[in-house]
Amino acid sequence: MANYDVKTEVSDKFSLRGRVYHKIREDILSGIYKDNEELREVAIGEELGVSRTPVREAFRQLELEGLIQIIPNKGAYVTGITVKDVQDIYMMRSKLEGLAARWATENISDEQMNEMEENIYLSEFHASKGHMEQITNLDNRFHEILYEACNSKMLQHQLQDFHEYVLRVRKRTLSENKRSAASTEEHKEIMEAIKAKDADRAELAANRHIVNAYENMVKNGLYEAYERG
Amino acid sequence: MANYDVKTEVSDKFSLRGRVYHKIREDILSGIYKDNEELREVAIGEELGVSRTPVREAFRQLELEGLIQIIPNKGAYVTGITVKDVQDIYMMRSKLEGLAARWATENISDEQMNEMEENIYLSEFHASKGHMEQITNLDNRFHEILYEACNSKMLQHQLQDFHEYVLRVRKRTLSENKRSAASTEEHKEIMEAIKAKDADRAELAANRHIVNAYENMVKNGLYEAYERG
DNA sequence: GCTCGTATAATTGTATACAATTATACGAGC
DNA sequence: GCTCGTATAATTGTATACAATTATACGAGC
Repeated sequence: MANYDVKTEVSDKFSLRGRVYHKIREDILSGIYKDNEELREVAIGEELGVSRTPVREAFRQLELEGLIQIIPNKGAYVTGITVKDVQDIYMMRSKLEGLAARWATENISDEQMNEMEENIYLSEFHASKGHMEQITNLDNRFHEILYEACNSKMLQHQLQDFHEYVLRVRKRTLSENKRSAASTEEHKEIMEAIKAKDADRAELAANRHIVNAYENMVKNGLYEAYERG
Repeated sequence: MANYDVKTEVSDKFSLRGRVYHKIREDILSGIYKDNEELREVAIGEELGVSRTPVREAFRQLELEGLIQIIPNKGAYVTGITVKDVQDIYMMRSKLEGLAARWATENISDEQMNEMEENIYLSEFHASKGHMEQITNLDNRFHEILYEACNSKMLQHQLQDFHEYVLRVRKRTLSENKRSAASTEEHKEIMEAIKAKDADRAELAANRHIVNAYENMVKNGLYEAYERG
């Protein structure tokens, strides 16, 4: 269904290295490994039942992603992700999401436009029924459509990265309070601006949507919940 | 001199893996390896006089960076970087550079402010003398100062990444035409807005600066030169 | 008791061996 | 000549051996 062709991601989750990478990544993002904790190749290998080779390859990727720091001949240390990092990413994402909305206005296909309208229609329905899981999925999908419609491999890749980083926080936010209605309303605003070919309005609406999501998160104190892991 | 503490980069250029990584990366960005070209572990290892292990680790990093795509059990293929990618990155960078200028307005230290003023003073001097190498270095350093002053590990990391991506193109642009004077003037505008604590003006000036740099590049046809590699 | 140096252990860096998978060559059958 | 299947070669995936480096233990000397 979704077109993931252009996404650059660790391509196989089924190889040992892929599994190791995703496991360690998850454990860092969820706080199981604390800040500055040293990760040892053999220990992690034994825990997952693999040799050092896939662990080392996973480490190299995590290093590039900024989740760990490797000091040559010494060790790998968790960099983690702080409250300020999350805040900064939201603000960066706000700017780039605006750019995505602008470009989507110029490049969206009829098919994508239809899916976007349908997405909002369904969101409103499920919001009225309180179907939280569907709302979360539709919310995620809305952003994916936007990223695909902007027709930029680079921007799409970047925004998907940001999205993943904050996904854990965002999911809680949506499922634990009443923001979903406001969120759908903001999606609708973005969609209508795109449909009206008003790139300026689309950009601003997308900017605001992400800032609102962030502010809502702070207001609800879920931010601190995140910090505790 | 420069504070690279927070930068997440491949930490050692002197290990075999570090050398392999930088070599392949350079060869992709400079077009020695063409789009869709298959990279073989043994061949590259032999060329550089190393075994497959460091080559594989380098591949994993290049994959995450989006420069190659690894198809499991099959091979590694160069993704390259197209003209549109460069264009998109400039526009994305424009937005984030604006954010950096905004945050720098709020967070710049006296020391950083002084270095920024000095940087512009020196740039004007070297521009009047036509010292191209110094101008290029000062130009790079101006942006580094800005990234450091914004006080955001995340934003700094991102912008440094973008900067690296387009560095090869940008260097040519600066050294082959008369943009350097205009560029310095724009840096001065950003600096003065930051000094005046005018975040809005700083952001807009930084936005425009990157867009101007891009448009100049297109105007001078250096863009196509890039495409030919 | 404290500092320092050396021996030993632990850990990372790299090469290589072997298994698993994919690509290629080539001939049988039509 | 074309298609397909099988044997062989080439390539990647992972484990492991060994070298190089760093961490730790511990005792000599003060």
